[in-house]
Amino acid sequence: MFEAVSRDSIADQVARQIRRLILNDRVAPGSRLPAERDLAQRFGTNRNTLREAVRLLEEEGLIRVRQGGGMEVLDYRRTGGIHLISHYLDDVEDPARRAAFVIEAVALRREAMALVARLAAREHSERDAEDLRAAFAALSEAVASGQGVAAADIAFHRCLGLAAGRLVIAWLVNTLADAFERLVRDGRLWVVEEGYLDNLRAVLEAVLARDPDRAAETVTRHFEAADEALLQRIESWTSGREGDGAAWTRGTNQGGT
Amino acid sequence: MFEAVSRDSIADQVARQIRRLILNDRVAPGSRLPAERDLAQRFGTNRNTLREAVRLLEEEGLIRVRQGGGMEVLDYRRTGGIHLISHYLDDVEDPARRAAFVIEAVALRREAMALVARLAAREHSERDAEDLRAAFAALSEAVASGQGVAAADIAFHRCLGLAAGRLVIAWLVNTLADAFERLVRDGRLWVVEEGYLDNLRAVLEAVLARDPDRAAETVTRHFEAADEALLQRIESWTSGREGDGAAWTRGTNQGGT
DNA sequence: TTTGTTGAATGGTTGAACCATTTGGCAGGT
DNA sequence: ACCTGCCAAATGGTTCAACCATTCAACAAA
Repeated sequence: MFEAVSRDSIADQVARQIRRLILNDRVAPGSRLPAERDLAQRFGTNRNTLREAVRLLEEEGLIRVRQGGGMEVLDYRRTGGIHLISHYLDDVEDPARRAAFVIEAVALRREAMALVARLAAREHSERDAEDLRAAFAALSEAVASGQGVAAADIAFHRCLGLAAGRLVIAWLVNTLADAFERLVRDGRLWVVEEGYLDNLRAVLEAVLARDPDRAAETVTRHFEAADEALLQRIESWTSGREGDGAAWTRGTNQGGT
Repeated sequence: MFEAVSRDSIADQVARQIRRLILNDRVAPGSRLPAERDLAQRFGTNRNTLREAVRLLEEEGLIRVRQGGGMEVLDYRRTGGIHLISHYLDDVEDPARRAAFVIEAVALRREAMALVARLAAREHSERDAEDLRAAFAALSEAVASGQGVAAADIAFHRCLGLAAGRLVIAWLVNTLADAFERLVRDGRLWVVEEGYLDNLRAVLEAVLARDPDRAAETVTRHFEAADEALLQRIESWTSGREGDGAAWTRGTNQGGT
């Protein structure tokens, strides 16, 4: 019913503002950001806090910082990492670009989760099996009560990632899950296909039966249906009702001092 | 011949030390790190610099920071993102775990690049085609001269990622490329399979011919051969010559004050 | 033209102070 | 014995004011 409030730190807010400038192509790659002292003043904060924001942007591969040489904006297409996926969903403003990106993201998720399911079927331990059963049970309950379905869905997929028994796979699933968690937040974009629970039950059973091919197949079938439903929803938002598009555009901003 | 020296900032060095504690399981998930003031003193630095390090670790999903509530170590298996892949290769110390992880990583690379090649074959623009040709030419030259082969190889694959025409794919390739770039650095782990250049030429031609299936197939063939050669190399390092294992263990550390 | 010098701009680091939140203990009431 | 409310310590968040190290461009000297 209720959900925790979030308080973004000043550094996070500053980082987001600069990140948006970059991801929305409002600053050209190769150009330089104003000096730290200057930027801190413009944002109404101090250098140390600003530098925390700069650190984040540097780690994200959006800018390059050289002592004495200023801060250069990089071309995020060439230097960005996959973890930008979650920020992109929050920070890109053009609805068309956002829609196109969601389509890309679900396609990647489909391919990745097929691989994950195949590995999970082959590699899962008895402990993983229990976790998966528990996650599915929680999901069923969520569907029955109609509350927290999205969260339970993502938790189930995270569990599948762990069951694959490989660190890189678990991390890949985490990255994708984080991204879709943001997309789902506030019910901005969450649809359930016809026969959703049955599809996921088929996945669970294939994995538990240690049948890699069937696991991959069932996951693919699930996501093909889910993605189709999702894309229809996007279609109706981007073409049809303009007024309803508000849910599609970000709402929150930095809180005042 | 020569390569640029790197000067890690203090914050980077601090972050790495803490990251190593976590990734090598020397601090338990759920435990708390010492207070910022305390940590800063132990590292012989100040709070502001330490906080930059903390920011990085937080963004990497390794710790959780709450005002007034201390810094909690998270379970990196459950909260880490895929970008940790490059840090892991640098920071994990147990040779067995490192070897196992490399095997995981190359398997993921193989699957991912097959998808990338398929998309690149379908989606690449004329501009992408030119870039790919140029990248392959540079690679051929590097092979001929025997210098900078690893860098040219990675550049070629990055180029392939851009040719797929999807941001999320380019980012995925970037993340993988960053990781393998670190692995290759200082020649720590770089092998070329029999018929390397021919294999990649086959990839290039399949992509340019807009033949997705053949592109995926040739990429898979290339990596199967390359990975086999790589794994043999790892085998010989981990089992056979112990003395030579030095190249397999990290060498650099934080520089003195 | 090339090379060396120098000073301004800019990021890197430091120390101290104060604000905001969390946490746990303590006093009082029930 | 248990709950409630309050307070103080611990701890992260923010700010300010310096000073150090590197880069870069302008300029002088060879």
